[in-house]
Amino acid sequence: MSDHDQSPHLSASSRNGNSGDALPPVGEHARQYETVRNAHETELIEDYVELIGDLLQHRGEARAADIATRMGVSQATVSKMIRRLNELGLVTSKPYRSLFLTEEGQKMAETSRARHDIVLHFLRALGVDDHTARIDAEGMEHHVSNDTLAIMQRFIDEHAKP
Amino acid sequence: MSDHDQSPHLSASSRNGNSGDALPPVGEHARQYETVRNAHETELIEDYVELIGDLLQHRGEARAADIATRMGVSQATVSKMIRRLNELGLVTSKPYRSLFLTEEGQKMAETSRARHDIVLHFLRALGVDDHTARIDAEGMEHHVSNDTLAIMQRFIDEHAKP
DNA sequence: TATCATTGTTAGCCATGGCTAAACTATTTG
DNA sequence: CAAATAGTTTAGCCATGGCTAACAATGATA
Repeated sequence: MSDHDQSPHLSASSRNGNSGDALPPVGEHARQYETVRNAHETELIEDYVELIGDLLQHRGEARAADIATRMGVSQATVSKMIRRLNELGLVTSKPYRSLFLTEEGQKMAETSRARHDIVLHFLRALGVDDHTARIDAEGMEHHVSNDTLAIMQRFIDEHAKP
Repeated sequence: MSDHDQSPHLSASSRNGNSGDALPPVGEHARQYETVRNAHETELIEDYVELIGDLLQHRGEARAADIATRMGVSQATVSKMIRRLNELGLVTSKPYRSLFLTEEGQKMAETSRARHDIVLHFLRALGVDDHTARIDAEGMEHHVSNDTLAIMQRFIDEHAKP
């Protein structure tokens, strides 16, 4: 046994005392981890799509070599990944040609970019220096819910320079 | 070619206009992604260690079955993972017995817990509801730098109920 | 045009982190 | 104490996301 109590007492949170918030109820706890695992499955995909969108926008084309350099991985890895993106219907690609995003890919790129921007601007508004903000935003963006994102946006608006 | 310009112009940021922050310089961009990849390698480990620490503290013991239930994965997965934690010198375990953390494991558990708590309390202080805050914190905690963490802590202090 | 550097692809390797099924140990209970 | 149940481990499968090395296509340039 040992875990079939359902931890009924998670009430007294919200204290900052940093001490021991009780363990969340089992089911909820499991769902938290599951959410993170799911995010991991999509986040690389989103990163690629977002980067491809950025390259298309800022450079007019997205070549595998550029992606490899910017992501810091080998071309082989990128090539493999592009096949997956293709199968997922996110990009179209003729061999040895620049990539393009499908409609769905574009939607994903926009969404990702928007999330990314909000998180980045939020961190800067919070007082985080630009360099750190960029790094943290890259990691955080896939784990921020829409609710939190909305709150971040509000925070940015309130703290924006006039 | 196509990417050997080093994007010298990232200066004009900080505007919230949400439009197109130019691409970061290649090297820096690659380092951002690398940081995220590295974080991914450690984050599962940290989650396990943190959870084991929590179970030890709140339950007095950490059994594989509990971990499996709370993480929402199979016991086999946990068993395999425990072997890794063992090899990494983070836990000690005699077969078919409860786990314990090594000194190093305890240090990691404490650090992880502290990060987690700061992120969680920060989100709540920001106005995110408890349930969402828990989920987001679980995903975010591994991607928040010490600098940002310090700023979050300051924010919490400033917004704490008296 | 022939050559060569750049770029892209393929094949095949590895580690990680899931899973199920089966085997084994420990504990509880009849 | 034997049998049943609960918990743990092992074996072996799969997908993902890295890598290197070898090969193929493209496109510039001599």
